[in-house]
Amino acid sequence: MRDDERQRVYRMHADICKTFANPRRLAIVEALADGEVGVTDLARRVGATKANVSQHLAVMRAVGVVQVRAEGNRCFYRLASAKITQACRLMREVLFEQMAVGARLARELRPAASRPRGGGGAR
Amino acid sequence: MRDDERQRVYRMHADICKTFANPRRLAIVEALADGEVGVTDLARRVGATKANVSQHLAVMRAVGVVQVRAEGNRCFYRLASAKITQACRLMREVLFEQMAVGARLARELRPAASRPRGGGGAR
DNA sequence: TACGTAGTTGCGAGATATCGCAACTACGCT
DNA sequence: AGCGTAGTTGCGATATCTCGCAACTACGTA
Repeated sequence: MRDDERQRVYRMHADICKTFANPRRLAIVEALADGEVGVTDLARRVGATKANVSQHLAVMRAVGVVQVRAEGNRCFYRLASAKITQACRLMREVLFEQMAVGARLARELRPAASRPRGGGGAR
Repeated sequence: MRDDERQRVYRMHADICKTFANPRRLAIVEALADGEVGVTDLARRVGATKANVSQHLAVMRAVGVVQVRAEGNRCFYRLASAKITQACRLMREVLFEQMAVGARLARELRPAASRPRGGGGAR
């Protein structure tokens, strides 16, 4: 693979990932996890304006992580692939692992009086 | 779960995902996939300056997706969890799916003379 | 045609991200 | 102490993101 091709793939890969790099879009992904939803409904579920949700959906559609189905007046959005929810779930698991070590660290860093005993203050 | 807690989790989740939302960091993740690597070596592999790589690593360390091991003069970085490579691979698969439909669309949109026949120009 | 609902788009302000450069710290060696 | 290597940090310029707001299109209905 040529070097500039590799860069291009990295850029596109990053574009896909950017989709998940925003709290509101993550909420949208979650809301879409169990089937297609209309924009107004989506806006209500994630607690944002229709305009805002529509903008996020445009971003997501541009990189192909969501797809639309128009029906008369309405627009129903859905995730383009089940792998999207899987990837999301994986990253959330990474988060939970981090939270677990974070909680442990917090416990260890608490003032001596309130912690068990001994504890190794790493580093 | 309270609503502000939910927002907080989404924010943290997005912070994890931000790690992957940059081409250079994706290159770093890939370079770290098969074991720990020093900063200079990493910089050479991804084609960036040490300073730049160090900055990216700081970002990644802040959210806990990489960990460091110091040894004398050197600093060896590694991924914090195997799930990180898994998530990356999943998203890359999503990308490839998109590229596949993209290629198909490009074929369909090509001038009539050069395409097979019939083809349904959707929408 | 007029009106209401659904959704999209353009724009501007404020926040964040990215990178290069230079200065800096820390370790090892002579 | 002096020098070289490894890595980090601060800063400033530029680019990108995010959101609210207002205007706009498209469809359905009376």
